[in-house]
Amino acid sequence: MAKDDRPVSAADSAYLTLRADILSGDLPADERLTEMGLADRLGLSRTPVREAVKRLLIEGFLTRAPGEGLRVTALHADEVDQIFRIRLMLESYGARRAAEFASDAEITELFRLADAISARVPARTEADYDAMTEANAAFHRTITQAARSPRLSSMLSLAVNLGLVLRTYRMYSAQDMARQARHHHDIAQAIATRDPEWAEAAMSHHVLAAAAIARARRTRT
Amino acid sequence: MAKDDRPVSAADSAYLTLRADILSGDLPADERLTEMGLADRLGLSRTPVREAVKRLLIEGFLTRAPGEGLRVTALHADEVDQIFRIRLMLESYGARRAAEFASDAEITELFRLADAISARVPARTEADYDAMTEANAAFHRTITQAARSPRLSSMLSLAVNLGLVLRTYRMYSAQDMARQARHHHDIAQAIATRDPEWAEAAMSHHVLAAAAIARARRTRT
DNA sequence: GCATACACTGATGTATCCATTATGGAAGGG
DNA sequence: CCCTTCCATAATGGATACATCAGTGTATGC
Repeated sequence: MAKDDRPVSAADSAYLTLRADILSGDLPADERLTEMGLADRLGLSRTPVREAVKRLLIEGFLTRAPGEGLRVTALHADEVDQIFRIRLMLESYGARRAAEFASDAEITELFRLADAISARVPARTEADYDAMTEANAAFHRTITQAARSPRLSSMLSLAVNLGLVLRTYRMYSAQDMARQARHHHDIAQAIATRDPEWAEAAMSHHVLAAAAIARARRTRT
Repeated sequence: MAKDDRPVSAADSAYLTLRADILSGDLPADERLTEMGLADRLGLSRTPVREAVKRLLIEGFLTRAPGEGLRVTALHADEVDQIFRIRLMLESYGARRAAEFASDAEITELFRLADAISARVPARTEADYDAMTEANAAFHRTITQAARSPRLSSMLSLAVNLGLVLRTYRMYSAQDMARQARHHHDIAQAIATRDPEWAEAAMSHHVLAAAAIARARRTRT
């Protein structure tokens, strides 16, 4: 799949569509799914759908249990905490490594993206939200790449994908948005200074704040 | 696939066989592979092989680059360190959670497995090595399960699979084996005591020691 | 009336076929 | 002599057809 998530194959598009449908709640967690049904829904044959389903199973978005069939995984509160905890560990470590290995071009890019995010705060239009989400993803992706560890990258993308449920800025208050946006500048600065400790701490701080927002939202509802 | 890694489908067996061939060096890293070629080699059609290859690509055992074709991923020294580092984070956290959530049955099982491993030290026969490897895998798997986080489990199994290259006890000296075996008792004790800090530290210690052995082997050769 | 066995239905797993794309080589022109 | 372009071939992605397995329901026998 292309790095920018533009689907280039039917299997990719099936994967992205299904994931989006799961995250949006379009595919409810209590529904029993079949590969054939999904293939019909997407207008594809079973082959690419099977690939997508397999990947979603590996990533934990779907569950296949004997006697239960194929279902969307129900995310319990504790699981959400676990996902953030894992993301915390991996992403903080990634920031630490980025401070050691980032190229000048990557650092420039980080500042540019941090600015792009801040420019949209507070978001008002759909376009604002989309731009923020996109720039935010690019920011974190750039750091991960700068960490120079393919394994870390793939593990992180897994963890982050899982956390997608919670990463929509639409749930953020203006205050939350402003704070998270500021963090990006801090992180970029820490990496630019080549200070691994600082970068790690800044990223920890950032992720934990996001986790707190998610938790608050959960307990509120 | 069955939890005990017994293949129940052709796709599973293709996955396990290919992974074993990669780890054993039977499929060298500089060779150019094709799905058809692998299918012939395994006596299967392309379909299950395709699934296996896709999974191995996701897990990082294989690489598919434009202009390069399909190849076994070459593990560089630094990458090995990265894998251990990731495993360190995840597995230590798993041990911490296990200390909080393990059932009495699981704790009993941990002690049993720790004994089973120690009983084979120092390993002399192939059967000894196999039994140790199996018991060791079961030990870590039990802890992961006790951590009560499906996400952590799946991420860890990925990291551990990647580390498989280095986990063969055949490379361990008698001294190394004895030390690693003792660690298992320590870890089990820490979890039984319900002390998360201790469990985490014990596991960190254990993984770092394993990493050191792997590193020593690398620099020696 | 209950239990067991058999059959039917539907879902997943596997194989083969077809289409599209990419790659390597050869030939021709600059 | 090297570079470029086009063609042939092979590899991958997608579709469909087929087999196998599991689950469920019904019927029959005890």
